[in-house]
Amino acid sequence: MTAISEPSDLSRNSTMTVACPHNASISCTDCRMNSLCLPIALEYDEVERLNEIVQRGRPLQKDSHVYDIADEFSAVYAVRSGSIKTYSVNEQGVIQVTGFYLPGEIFGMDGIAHTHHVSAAVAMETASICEIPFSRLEELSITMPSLQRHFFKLMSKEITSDQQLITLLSKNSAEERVATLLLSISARNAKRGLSGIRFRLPMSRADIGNYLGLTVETVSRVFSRFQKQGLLNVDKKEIEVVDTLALQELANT
Amino acid sequence: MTAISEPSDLSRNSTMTVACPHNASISCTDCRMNSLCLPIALEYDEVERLNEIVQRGRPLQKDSHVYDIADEFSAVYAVRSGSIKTYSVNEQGVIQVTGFYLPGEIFGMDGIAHTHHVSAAVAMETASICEIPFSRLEELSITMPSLQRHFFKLMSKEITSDQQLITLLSKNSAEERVATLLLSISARNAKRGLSGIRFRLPMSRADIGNYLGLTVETVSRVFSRFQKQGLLNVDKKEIEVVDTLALQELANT
DNA sequence: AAACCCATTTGATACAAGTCATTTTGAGCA
DNA sequence: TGCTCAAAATGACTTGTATCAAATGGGTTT
Repeated sequence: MTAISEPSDLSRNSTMTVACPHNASISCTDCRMNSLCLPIALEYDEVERLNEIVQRGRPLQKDSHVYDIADEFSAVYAVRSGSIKTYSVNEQGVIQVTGFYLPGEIFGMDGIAHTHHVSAAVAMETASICEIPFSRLEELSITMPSLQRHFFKLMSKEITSDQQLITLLSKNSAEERVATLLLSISARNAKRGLSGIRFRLPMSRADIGNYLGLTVETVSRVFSRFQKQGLLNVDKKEIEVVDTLALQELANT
Repeated sequence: MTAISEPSDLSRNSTMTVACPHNASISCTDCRMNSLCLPIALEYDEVERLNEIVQRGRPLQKDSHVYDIADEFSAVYAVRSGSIKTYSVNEQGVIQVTGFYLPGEIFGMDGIAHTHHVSAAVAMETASICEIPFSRLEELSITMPSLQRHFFKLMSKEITSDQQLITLLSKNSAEERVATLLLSISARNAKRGLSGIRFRLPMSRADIGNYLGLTVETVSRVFSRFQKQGLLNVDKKEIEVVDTLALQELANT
């Protein structure tokens, strides 16, 4: 493990329940992600009620599914540790990676419109997640307007972030797309109290390419070019952002 | 006006309130779109309560805004007649058309996450819309679980349709993108009881190109090619689908 | 430590779509 | 009837990214 590793790997041998993010018994109240996750809009006693419906399972191994396409839809999920990717498969079997989710982020909301999932979610590395049964969430929302509102907002945010991706795919070059993704990961790491400068990408080059509408080769070439231009230091999945400003200018072109 | 005109132009001189889709005083109960729109999931008396909060304005002229970027968010909207396009503008001023909305369809949901709109909506032709104040809708949802559920579903559908567009932009060629859009418009017209074979595109070639991540020239060339190959008859915005099957095969490639 | 696997990188070439320039078409209007 | 203007179509040329092919390198198994 390098110095840029995920926090989830640092406290593995701790005996304190609260300190271990893979621990299944931690409550929403004590979860270190609660400032990023569903509880953010809630009062203390409301968090307690939310906590009661949240189900926490054992950690997921890399490449194992949270849910698969055509599974019955029953819940939405929050990442507690590790990272998740979601993807859809169209009629012709073409896979589209639709999102990368880091601790504190919610996924699985596309299933709400249907009785069954139209996408799949898999762990990109060892991960633990919270499952929030949707029918219970609906009931709770009715007695807790702030939760209903927050959940509306979450879905709306998903819509606007999808639309940003649409613009990225529709209007930007390969370099601009990669720069934008790197800055997004960087910012989300920073939000979680980690470094936005040095971090480990949880996903493969193939995943990045699929997500950004590029081939693996193009993604690899862009990384090499960025390194050559002194914007990044790249060592496989370890990234060090050297020239944030230049990267931002690229992303904003 | 040709034979392929919108129904909104056919009944203009009718004296019956119910028959004129531009008429502002029509209720949800009587609206011919209610089987496609919000009331679909509701009981009769629930539709009445929804009807009470819906505000109907005078018809909008072509190119006039329903809302503009940075306008305060206060409502979501349903198209009653005509057609609406939505677009966003990023920091660099790049415009991305994010959707085309036909009668019975709901738009404006991306504003929920923010206090102000992050996109704009304009009429592509004379249109009338229903405004549904969001705070009233939230209140109503709390006492009407079927409405809450339906609205969750609507937002989730918006997410999945955005993700389909992401796949289209990320994985498909110019011809495949155009074919897919044409079939989408066709299917939505058919759903509204109009012809899925002969119809008028409400949007310009530039709008189509912007939406699909293509230049105007490419869109124009694809239309010409489709015509030459006997898939379509194109006369400016009037479209006749000649070979639906071939078009579907293209879209599903 | 050899053998293998798989992700990643790098290079050479092809092609789909973009860019730039020009023409055609049609609608609105004097 | 002809003028103006914008949308759309067409043609010639360029280019960014895909494709195909091969090399590199790290990790795991035997």
